[in-house]
Amino acid sequence: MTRRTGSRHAILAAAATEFARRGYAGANVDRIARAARLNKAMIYYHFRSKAALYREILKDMFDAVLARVRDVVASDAAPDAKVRAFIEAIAIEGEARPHFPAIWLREIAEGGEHVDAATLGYARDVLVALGRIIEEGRRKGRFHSANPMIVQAGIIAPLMFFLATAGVRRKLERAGAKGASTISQADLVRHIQRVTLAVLEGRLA
Amino acid sequence: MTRRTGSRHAILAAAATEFARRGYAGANVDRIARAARLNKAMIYYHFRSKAALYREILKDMFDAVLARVRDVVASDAAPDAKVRAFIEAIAIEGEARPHFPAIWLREIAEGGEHVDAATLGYARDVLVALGRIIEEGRRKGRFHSANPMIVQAGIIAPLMFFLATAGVRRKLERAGAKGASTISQADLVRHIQRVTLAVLEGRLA
DNA sequence: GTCTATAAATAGATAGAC
DNA sequence: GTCTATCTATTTATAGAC
Repeated sequence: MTRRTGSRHAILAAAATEFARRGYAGANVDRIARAARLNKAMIYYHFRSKAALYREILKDMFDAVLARVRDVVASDAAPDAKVRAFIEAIAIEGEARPHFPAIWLREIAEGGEHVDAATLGYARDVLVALGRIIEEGRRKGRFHSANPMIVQAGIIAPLMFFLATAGVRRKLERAGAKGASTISQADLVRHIQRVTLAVLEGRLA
Repeated sequence: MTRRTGSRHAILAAAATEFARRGYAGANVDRIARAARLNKAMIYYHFRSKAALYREILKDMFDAVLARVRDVVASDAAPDAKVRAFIEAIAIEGEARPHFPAIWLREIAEGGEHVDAATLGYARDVLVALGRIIEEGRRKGRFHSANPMIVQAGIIAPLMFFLATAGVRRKLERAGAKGASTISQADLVRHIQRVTLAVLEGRLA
């Protein structure tokens, strides 16, 4: 646990915003520096490169999610409570970091080629955790067996989609799409919890 | 309907791939030219700028989706069939254009500031179309009233997520996440149709 | 319509003073 | 730790020949 300087922290915060807004390639080191009320040289003093700075932010993001998700898996709650908690864990971390959803969506879009081993490892671990919860529920006779990938797509995708579009939804509303901005995050989380459990418990008819 | 030259078409195809892979900022005009077996100058002969080329691709993408979605709304099918068809329309266009999902996800991630009026208009029109289907179902006593935004998030987000990650899922499988690549697109479409209808018909609780 | 330069701007990264 | 100045590479965009 090395002592964090104020400047290092300011850079990380500014960089997260910049990467979320413009993506890795579109992010500009100079703009990050100015947003952090510093200069480019300070960024290269604290971080090896633009790429290293980006990886640092990804790591912080996914570490937080994984820690929460693993606590959920390890807890002794009932399977349905674990599913609810899994969904909430992701929503909470996504809400705590305004840049989180956009960066995650971009990483997904990156798809095939570019994703590095570390990021891939995080994605796998989150998926594996969900798989364990489902499998435990199945052993206890509460859940049908289900493909974790398909269940996860119904959780993470809508959550990130929703969180990343808070700004656009307000614009949409003004452009004539009624109801685009009237849902709260809590409403969405509850909705996803209900739907996911209905799927897992085989209550869809 | 102006006559399309082969080179113009080749550029559009190469550009779609490049934008999908690297995003707008990460895309490189020279690389697009080489992929199209042409040179940069030809791109600027056919298109005003990199930005104009990108907008052209977005337009083609969203026009195709909107045309299909509007046909669905205008048809005289039953509400539940319209919902199924709406979901399929998006899946079909997403499948027909391999670059489509990644670009759409990135546009979502772009979120607040950068989205131009045209793209916003498309997003609105798709949402309005879904809203009409839901409202019709409600009038006919088949659906509960529901927020189109929340329903749409459960359709488009998982679909794009799934389609955009075909490559990653294979890698995930090798990295130890069982079942990551064993779902077919048809399976997912059916799953989303079932879930969406269960939500709209109030069969969850 | 297609090409080969090349201009002009942008942006990642570093040197070196304080 | 922090700054200014600068190097260097990349890249959008254009000029002009064929």
